[in-house]
Amino acid sequence: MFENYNKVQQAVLNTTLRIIIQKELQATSMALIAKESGVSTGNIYHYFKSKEEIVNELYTAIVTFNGEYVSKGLNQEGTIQERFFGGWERVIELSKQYPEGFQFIEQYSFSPYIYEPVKMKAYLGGWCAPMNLLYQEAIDQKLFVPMDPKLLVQMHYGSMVYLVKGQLHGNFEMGQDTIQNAIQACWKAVMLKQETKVP
Amino acid sequence: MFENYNKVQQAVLNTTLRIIIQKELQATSMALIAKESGVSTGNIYHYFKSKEEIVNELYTAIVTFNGEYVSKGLNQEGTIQERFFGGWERVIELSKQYPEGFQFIEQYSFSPYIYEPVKMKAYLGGWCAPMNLLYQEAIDQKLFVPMDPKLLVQMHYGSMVYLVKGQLHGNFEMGQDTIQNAIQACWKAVMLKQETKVP
DNA sequence: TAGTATAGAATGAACGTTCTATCTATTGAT
DNA sequence: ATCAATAGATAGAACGTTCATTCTATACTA
Repeated sequence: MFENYNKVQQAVLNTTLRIIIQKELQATSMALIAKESGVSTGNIYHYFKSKEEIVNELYTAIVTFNGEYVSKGLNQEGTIQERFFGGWERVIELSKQYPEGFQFIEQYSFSPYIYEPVKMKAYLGGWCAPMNLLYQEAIDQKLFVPMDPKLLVQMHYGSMVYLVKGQLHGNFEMGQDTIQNAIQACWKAVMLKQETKVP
Repeated sequence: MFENYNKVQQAVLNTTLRIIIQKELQATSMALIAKESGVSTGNIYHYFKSKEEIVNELYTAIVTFNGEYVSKGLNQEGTIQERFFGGWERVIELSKQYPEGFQFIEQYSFSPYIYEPVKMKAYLGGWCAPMNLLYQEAIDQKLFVPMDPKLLVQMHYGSMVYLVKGQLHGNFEMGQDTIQNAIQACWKAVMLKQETKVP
């Protein structure tokens, strides 16, 4: 997940992520990060300017990673429907493969602790933009209802996030077919005319 | 919002909510709460056992309030479709009327800082249960797709939350007709057969 | 022999909480 | 009606701890 960083930085970032998810930012002290990562506080400050910088770096790294991960499902060749399903499947897959990163972004994307420019850059560099384009394309082809694509993508992303949240909390199980049905429901929500069966 | 509390408690709860939204839990110190609420630290501890208790009390109070607010839209007489629209309209209305409370619950419902029993009680006492019942009813009547109603409600709630988030962040505007279209999309997503125009 | 990497103690500020003192309101006996 | 007496409400200083960060010393590497 943090391939662009050296060993020490990776240890710090991984540990910080784990502690923040387990115990809240509020309870994530430098001393604890040092102890659990096996890197002394002095050395942490050799590689990071401050605690804030660690958390913001973490945010940037995860968003970038997530963006690349989801885009692999989105940018494949195929019909709009195939790319639609491919994209959202990757979002779910991401949340299962990297639940801590997923949760972290979800929890802190609206936190004042993350610098505004970092959030801005994350939004533009992530997978939202390509997904918006796909929706726009579908709208142009009179396949989707004529609404703001940003709004539709946002709604569907919310559905996915809350599906994952519900599952993480043990409210329900989520097998492969449930996921397909869920994405299918999203597809139906925005389709203009009813036809085309799911693949 | 905090009618069941005395003046001092109300001042503390309101102030705490505002600061947490503005500056993060992490930066919400007792000294700051005292200063901004006009209640001395000594007196705060006369009414609350600890900082954790304040935040958890805040959580409980807001969830209860939200539950009652949304239920007013849900429990009215009418067809399933009318109650469906009525319920989700209230969710959006709530988020516009009390954005701080809405954001707070949204941000901290998965935080380890909120005690597990508090979250549990909140889930049962809120509006999720009645909404689940409505969906179950619709499924029984072969009006909705035969999926777990908890899952469907969770998805739709996610859509609403992210609509609100997108709007709060200024990604798009959300007029009355946009809201109707959004809820309509949710309705279409789970409907079994295509008919019945929106009211 | 530089220069970088690492460790851990030291530092001063800020934190949550407690302590002590003062103020206010209520009670009940005269 | 007046005045002690008592209990609760309020304020703010004090306390001990923990925090993020810095400093200093030592180890490693080239």
